[in-house]
Amino acid sequence: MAHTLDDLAALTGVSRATVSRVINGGPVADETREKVLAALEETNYRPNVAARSLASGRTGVMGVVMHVDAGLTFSDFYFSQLLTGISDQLSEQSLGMMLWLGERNAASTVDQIVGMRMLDGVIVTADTKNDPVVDGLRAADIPLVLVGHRKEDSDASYVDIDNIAAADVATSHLLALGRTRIGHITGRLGSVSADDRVIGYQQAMQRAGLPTEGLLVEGDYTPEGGHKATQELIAAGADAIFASSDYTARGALRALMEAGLSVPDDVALMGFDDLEFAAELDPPLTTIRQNIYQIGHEAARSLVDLIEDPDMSPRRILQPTELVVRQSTAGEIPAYSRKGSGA
Amino acid sequence: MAHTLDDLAALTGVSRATVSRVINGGPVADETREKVLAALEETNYRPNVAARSLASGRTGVMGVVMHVDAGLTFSDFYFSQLLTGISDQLSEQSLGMMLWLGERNAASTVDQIVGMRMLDGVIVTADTKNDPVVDGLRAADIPLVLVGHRKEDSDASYVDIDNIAAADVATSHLLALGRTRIGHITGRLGSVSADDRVIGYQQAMQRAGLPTEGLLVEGDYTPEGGHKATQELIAAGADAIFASSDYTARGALRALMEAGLSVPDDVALMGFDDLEFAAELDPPLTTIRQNIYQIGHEAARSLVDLIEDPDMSPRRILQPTELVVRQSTAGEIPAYSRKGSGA
DNA sequence: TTGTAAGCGTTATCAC
DNA sequence: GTGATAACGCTTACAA
Repeated sequence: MAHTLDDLAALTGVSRATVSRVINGGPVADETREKVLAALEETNYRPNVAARSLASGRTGVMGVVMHVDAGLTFSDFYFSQLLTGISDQLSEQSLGMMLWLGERNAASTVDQIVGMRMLDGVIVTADTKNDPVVDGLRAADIPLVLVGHRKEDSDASYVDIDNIAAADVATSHLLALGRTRIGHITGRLGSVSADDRVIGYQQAMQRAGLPTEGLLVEGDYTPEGGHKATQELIAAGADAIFASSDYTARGALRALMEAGLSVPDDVALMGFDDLEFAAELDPPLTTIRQNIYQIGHEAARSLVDLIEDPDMSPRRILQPTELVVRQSTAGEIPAYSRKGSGA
Repeated sequence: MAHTLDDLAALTGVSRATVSRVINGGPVADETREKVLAALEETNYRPNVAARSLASGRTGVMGVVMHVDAGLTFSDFYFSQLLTGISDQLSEQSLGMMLWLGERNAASTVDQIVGMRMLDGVIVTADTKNDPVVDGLRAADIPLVLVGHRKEDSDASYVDIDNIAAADVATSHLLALGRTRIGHITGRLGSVSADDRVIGYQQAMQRAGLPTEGLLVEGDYTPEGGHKATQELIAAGADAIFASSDYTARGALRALMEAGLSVPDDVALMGFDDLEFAAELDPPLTTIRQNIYQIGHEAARSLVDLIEDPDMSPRRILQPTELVVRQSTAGEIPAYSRKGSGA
């Protein structure tokens, strides 16, 4: 089972170095290569990662660090989608993946990750401002790709969406429907995505010459937060609500129902993410779709490229977002156009 | 930054072996130990995992293999809870964790995991019958703890719940309320948990001398499956429904509402898991609570113990489950007893 | 094209 | 208690 290079060498009658060359693609005679390949296949040989790492400095294992705020349902979804995207891409190249979750002691997290030298590169979520883990990782000299990015990360490699533009599109959609008292329920304060969506919302409102006083309410990406914020917005006389996530919108919808308001007739409502349940709400929820899976996919690809060419200039990718119009803003929609068009 | 044992030896004036002894707890003079410890601290030394692994055969990294059926919302929750439980426990002992997700090519999964010899042990979910990954891992000689277990795994180390007993408790609860036409919506066919819950349901019904013909309907752990199955159960004249998961119950609730049936007056409804939203449904959902986080926690603990003592006899843990009675079966409940009692 | 041999950074087995 | 020294399994010059 646990064959070594020496076993294979003995078996095939060549030297250990030659076997290694066959595996790693060095110059080998065709005949020799074939013979070795056959033995490799037959013995089901797998290189010992530790030994390889010691000798070459490469392990074939990537790290993924995610700050999941425990209890945030939002994270559950984002987390699993992102991870699947990363994992699919890595396993396609038979690369391993090591995972860190949660908000652990920042110093020791970075220490562990960088210190054990077991990782060829790291993907880390960078949405929280003043994040010591991201700072520490960036300071350490290890190939790194961010998912999301803070202002200070604009010189790093990252995969993100344009939150400002997306929020502008969302708000503009509500404006185009003739709404004027458009409220915005923000995401978790201190997160880049939440703050940027506020900026996008404000810039659209400003362009339309509309005030936002009393229409900007803090949320936290949860239905409960959305419920509470919506009660404030109802009192403020909102005729439309742009919620910073579909989860938030779900809570908002409940609050609107309880207040006896009709959606979208009295208040138009939209969310962000296009989570699974968005289309199944009553009424179906207009939202901004972002492809989280794809973000993970791209992040993994970038990381691999970065490792192969460490001198590569930073790669900054903005994944597209898409307005998906459903009945919660547009009212009845003919069946043939009920879904947003594909990206 | 990247100090080696030799650096430290030179720095402190002792031999490399002594530094290693300080780190790993060998016999060292107090004075020497202190001196070395100080240098260790100052240089922020971290051992090279690959080198350590090569020399000792230990890496301090555990593998976690999860078969997440893509698209199953059920999995998202189960998955993240379980993972957090495992991860918390491991990181407490400063052990690393490597993750495999999804249904990849079974042979290559096992090959990779076992072949690269980078893992001290593995935790794998064993709920699907005829699972080649679990079979392969069990056949490979690596410390292994299962989460869930199939019949053939009764000689392995595992952490599970007693699905039969839990389903019996659930069904008995409905029986105690005087219901006689109790339907059961199963989980995904071919999964141990789903099948065992069917057994528990049937044994309770049989004990009560009640028939189950037409009352056992296949589901898949999704709300949609629950919705569809419920329509069948309504047609079959069910006066109570035990759904195999809270997600399923959510779909069932919708179907009951649509049929103009009142819950619990016309049909009593209960789920399984006690997911976050269960208490927030209207009416709040009676369910069987299982502590998935704790299951992960225990699995990690067992694995560590197993690695420390490979001759340990298999450890089989059944985590308790708990009936949580809410209005969906019991109707109005005085506020002071609205929640199930703690375990 | 192939083989020899020198590391990579630890742990562990000896002596002293 | 401590220090040499031989593994561990691989990659990679350097020679042949």
